[in-house]
Amino acid sequence: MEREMVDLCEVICIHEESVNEVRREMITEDTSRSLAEIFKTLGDPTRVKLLFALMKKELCVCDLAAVIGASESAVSHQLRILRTQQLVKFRREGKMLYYSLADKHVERLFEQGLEHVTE
Amino acid sequence: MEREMVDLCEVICIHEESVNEVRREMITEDTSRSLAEIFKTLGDPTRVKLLFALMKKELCVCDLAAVIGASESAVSHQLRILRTQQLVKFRREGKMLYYSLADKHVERLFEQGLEHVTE
DNA sequence: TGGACATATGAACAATCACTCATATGTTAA
DNA sequence: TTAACATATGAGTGATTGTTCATATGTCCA
Repeated sequence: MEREMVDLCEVICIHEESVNEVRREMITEDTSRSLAEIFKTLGDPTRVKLLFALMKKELCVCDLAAVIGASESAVSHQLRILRTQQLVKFRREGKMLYYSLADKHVERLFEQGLEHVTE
Repeated sequence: MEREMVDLCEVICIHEESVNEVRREMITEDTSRSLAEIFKTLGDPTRVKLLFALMKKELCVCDLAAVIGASESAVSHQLRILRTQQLVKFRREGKMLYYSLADKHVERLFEQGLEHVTE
């Protein structure tokens, strides 16, 4: 099926060598999906603000809501997404959950992202 | 209005000092939006594949469509988004447009992203 | 145990998205 | 100029998203 497609397009405009060359080194379907998922998770202002706040300090849900100016429910929903992507972790202390960054990757991603934004 | 909110929540659960401390160093609304926008742009498998392909080689729309297995129209639409975000550039050669990465930021972002994915 | 509180979760809904299909634009060659 | 082609763009559509509101869970304290 893939072969047919190449052959079909080839007669029109494809540079076969280039296409095959790039195809050989191409990212897998799974990897591109995982990568996109991480970036999509970072692709929302609320989550960006949450992560940025957590870069400074471990905070509970209520604090996070106050810092970024969103409802606690909205924050909780977004934290769930960040947890699912392993971007944040938390520890319980009494009734409260203290959230923090799971690792240093987010900070580096933000640095790179900001470099692009402020270019 | 913000003061009221702090005061209101404070009586319940806020750690005032932490909140104020983090707030003082907080990212601006504009920056968080721009940052989110870049990440959102990277947050789609089709665009990830397009950018990954362009990391290897300059390619025309038709080649890109063949490499990632999408319609030329879909590719064109996604390239427009990448162009808007200044992630790719292009040059015309006859009827064809050759696309390439606008800078090296994307590669570094992908590296960081992959580190997180394959952790 | 029961009530208060911090947080989580589910349903619902408006907004946004990525695709397809049809059509438009811009370039080359006859 | 006209035909052919590479690409771009607009409208339409089903799917996904982020929020709110209502309710559930889990912990502490009286």
